[in-house]
Parts: sequence; structure tokens; C-alpha cells
Amino acid sequence: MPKRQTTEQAFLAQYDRDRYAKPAVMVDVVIFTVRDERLKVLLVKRGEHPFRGQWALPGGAVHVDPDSAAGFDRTLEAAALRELYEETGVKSPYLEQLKTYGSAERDPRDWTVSVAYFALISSDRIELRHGTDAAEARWFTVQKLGVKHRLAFDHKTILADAITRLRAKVEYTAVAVHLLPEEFTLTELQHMYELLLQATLDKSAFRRRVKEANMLEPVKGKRREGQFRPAQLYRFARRADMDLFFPRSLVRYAK
Amino acid sequence: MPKRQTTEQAFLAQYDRDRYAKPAVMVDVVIFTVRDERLKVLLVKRGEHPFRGQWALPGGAVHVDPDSAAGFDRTLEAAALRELYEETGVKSPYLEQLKTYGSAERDPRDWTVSVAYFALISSDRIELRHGTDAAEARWFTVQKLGVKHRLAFDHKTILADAITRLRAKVEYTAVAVHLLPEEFTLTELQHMYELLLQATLDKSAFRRRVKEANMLEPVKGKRREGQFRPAQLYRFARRADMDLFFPRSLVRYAK
DNA sequence: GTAATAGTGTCTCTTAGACAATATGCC
DNA sequence: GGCATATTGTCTAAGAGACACTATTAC
Repeated sequence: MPKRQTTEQAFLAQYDRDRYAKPAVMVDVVIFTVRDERLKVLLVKRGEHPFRGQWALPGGAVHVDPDSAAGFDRTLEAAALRELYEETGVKSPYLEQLKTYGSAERDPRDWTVSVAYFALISSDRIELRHGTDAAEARWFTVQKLGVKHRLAFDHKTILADAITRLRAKVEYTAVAVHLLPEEFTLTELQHMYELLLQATLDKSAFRRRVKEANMLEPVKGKRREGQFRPAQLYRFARRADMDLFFPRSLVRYAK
Repeated sequence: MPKRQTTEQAFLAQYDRDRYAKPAVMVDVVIFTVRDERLKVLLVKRGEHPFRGQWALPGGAVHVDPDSAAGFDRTLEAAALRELYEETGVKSPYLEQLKTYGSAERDPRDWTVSVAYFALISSDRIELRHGTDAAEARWFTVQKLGVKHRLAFDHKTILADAITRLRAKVEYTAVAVHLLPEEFTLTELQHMYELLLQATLDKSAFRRRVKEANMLEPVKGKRREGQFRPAQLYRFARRADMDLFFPRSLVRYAK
């Protein structure tokens, strides 16, 4: 004997998912790393129309069909992580939602929404998966707000926004640690900041601020050995609000 | 005589927009104002399942069908502006994309993506459109990170994120001006900051910073008259990079 | 010891907060 | 002139940059 349905159950049972036209939903990931003293971004060559043969950000449609053989994404972030893993083999990157781009014109096929993420990974963790998707993937050097290539869709805009966001965050947060290996010296961290900010930083002031920000912990007994005096290794201290770096605010909160 | 098609044109001509299942795409807007010395957010009562009768953020599906009688949204931002105008009658709010929420579970009807925006409007510009959508709309006082009501969907999370973002921006940017009328005195601006930050600010220091930030321009010859000494009226100076307020960075750029 | 880098100490200048002093308009 | 608010000025303390000094290791 069937249970009596509530009005809500009845409503849901007869709901038509395709009553209205829907936009297509993609996830694109701006993947940054630093290699050879340069900020790099990963791009893939498109194998299909539109923009066939042009370079584009790695990404694709969100998989919302639970019965699909291509896999199922429970959340947008899961879709981004899947794309990122497919391209780089990295499973736990620094991943942050950047912005969502949606309009009738950005893709000639359809009204399209693209949820863009940006990721930071240490170059020592990457294994580029050549052949996945049968598409070529390459690291491009970031210059100012982009790369020296035409990009598909509005990916030039997305990339510029990602670079702007990265530079802004570097100025007042500790995100840069995610571009370094697990363990690093303070000098290496400073070099990373100098590279990203295109500026020279004072050693003493830099160390003072990093230590006061309280986001690093020394790895006991571990040092980077070299030709000269060895340096203490540090790692990023994962705590709740560790992202804010140079806390300078309009308000001074009572202790 | 038909022109010969390129491969790309042929590809697009036979492209099937509904080859794959798509998520539903909604736009939700967190609309803030300040009235009676309190930060308020606009919520609407849902007239339909699911969550019928519960309060929710104003929003709805993006209109992607150019032939629909309900209107057509060219971009996501246009959809957000449409929702906001329908509810408040305000045409040029401060509007900023907040974040996009998407998962298989957040709406029982479908795999759903919601692009959330947050808006700031001065309470003197609002005309609440009672009756639009036949739904009740009300302003709720913000307390800590939410309101004293259950909200539909994951709107509690979205609202909390919006409040967090607003508070963070207030600390180092000039966004608070968008909650005031076009013209305002420095004391009024200071009160707005104090209200939002829940802190007392020093008059002299506040004025110095605001002036150094160079984002206000005096409205010549206009003053707020009252029982005592009149105050100079200011307006927000719209320039390119006027949003950054207290520029304190890791780097000191060369002049 | 020397070379070269790691790590620390100190001086000064800037800036923000505290608070006082002055200015203005209405009664 | 008195009141209440607007607006400006000055003192001081904290923090950041500049720069020099000490520490440590390999050779």
C-alpha cells in the first residue's frame, strides 16, 4: 500500500527538470606553479570546435548525471578537483573559487556559465598527464596579466582576473607557501614573495613579519644543508584563520 | 545559393544543446541596507515548493531563452540586476559577485548552481515592490552572521558568507559609502563605519585616513544644516581604483 | 681563517591613535 | 555669549624599513 504523499513530495515527483531552457555549466581551473624562477600557468590545446587548436584553461562540463560513465560530480569544487587531478596528478592543491562568468555570447554553442577556480601547486608535486583527453598540455610563463598567446573563449579575461587576485593575495596573505614544497627555508619563502611581487624585500623585516604572523612552524631538527651555514626548515602551520598575513585594519580589536 | 560552411560552422549547426544533462542555474542576491541604526537584509517568503512558506534570498533562474515572455538575461550580472530591481526598484546598486554554490543536494529538485551576488543600497533609494511575484518581502536585522529565522536551501550559508565579506571589506575599503545617500557628512560616514564594525573610531584619525585615501570629494557649497555648526557634504569620488581604502601592503612601491 | 649564507639587533622615520584646541552657526 | 557639533593640530607610541652585526657551516 503506497504511503500518502505530502504536497511537497507530490510537487517534487512531478517536477520537470527541463521545463525551462538551461545554460551549460563548465568548470575552468587556472593552475599556477613556479618553475625556473617564473610564475607559470597550465594551458591545454583544444581538440574540438569551437576554438579548435587554440590554447585554453583546463576545464569542462560539470557531470551532473549520476548514471554517466564519465563520472559524477557531487559539487562544483569536486568538479574542479577532478579537472585538476586529471591534468596534473595533484590531489590536494590549494584551490579557491575565483569568479563565475556567464553570458549568452561567451561560447558560440550556448548560453554558458563557467565557474572559474584558481589553484596553486608546488612544482615538485606535478606529474603532467600527457595524453589525458588526448590534448596537449603545457606550462606558459605569466607576463604581466597574461600569456603570449591568444586564448579560447574569454579565458584571457579569466586568466587576468586570476593573476590579479593572486598578486593581491600575496601582498597580505600567506598563500605563497602553497607554491613551495612542504618544507622550506625562510630565505626560500622570501625569494618566492620577491618573485611574485617583483620587489626586493628586507630580510630582517620580512622575517619579523612572518614570525609575528605566526603561520609557520619550524620542523624540528631538520635543516637545509648546503655549501654554507644550513638553514632551519619550516612548514606551513595549518590553523583556522591562518590565511591573513599582515593584519592591518581600520579597527584595533580589544584583547 | 548557400555559402559553403566551414567545419566550425557545420559543427555548431549540428551541436545539440541538450546532449548532456545540465544543472539548473539560479541567481540569488543578498541585498543589504542600513535602517534604524541596524544592518538589514532583504528576504522574501517562498510561495512554492520546495521550502514553501520559508524565508529565502531573492533570486531565481537565469533567463536564457531569448523567446521567453519572462525576459532574457544577457549576462549573469544582468540577471542579478533584474532580480534586485524587481524587489527594490533600485537600478544602480553597488553590486558584487559573492560566490557560486553548486551541488547535487542543495535543491531537492535538481543538481543546482546558484551564483550569489551581494548588493549595498542606501535606504533612501528603496521602494519595496509589494506584490511583485506575489511574494512577501521584508527587511531582517542582521545579528552576528545571520538572521533569527530558518532560511530555505543553503541560504543561511550564503548569507553568512555575505556578511563575512561585507565586514572584511568595510575594514579596508570604502564600500560603506554605498550604504549612505549620494551626499553625506564625514560624521555620518564615521557613524556608518562604527555601526558596521561595532567599534568606536577616533574622529581625527578617521578623517585623516579618509582624506589621505582620496576617495571623497566635497560637494562645493553644500552643507548639512542643523541646530549647530553645519557640516560639509561629501560624495564618493568615482575613479578607477577607488575601492582600496587603507593601502597597507607588504611592498612599498617606488613613486 | 675565509667565504658565504643564516639569523639577530638597533636606529630612525612614518603613521596611527589619543586627546586637546580651535572654528562655526544657531539660539 | 553659550552650546553643541565640525574641523584641525600636536604629542606619543608602535611598527616597519634600513642597515649593520653576529652566528654557523664547509672548505
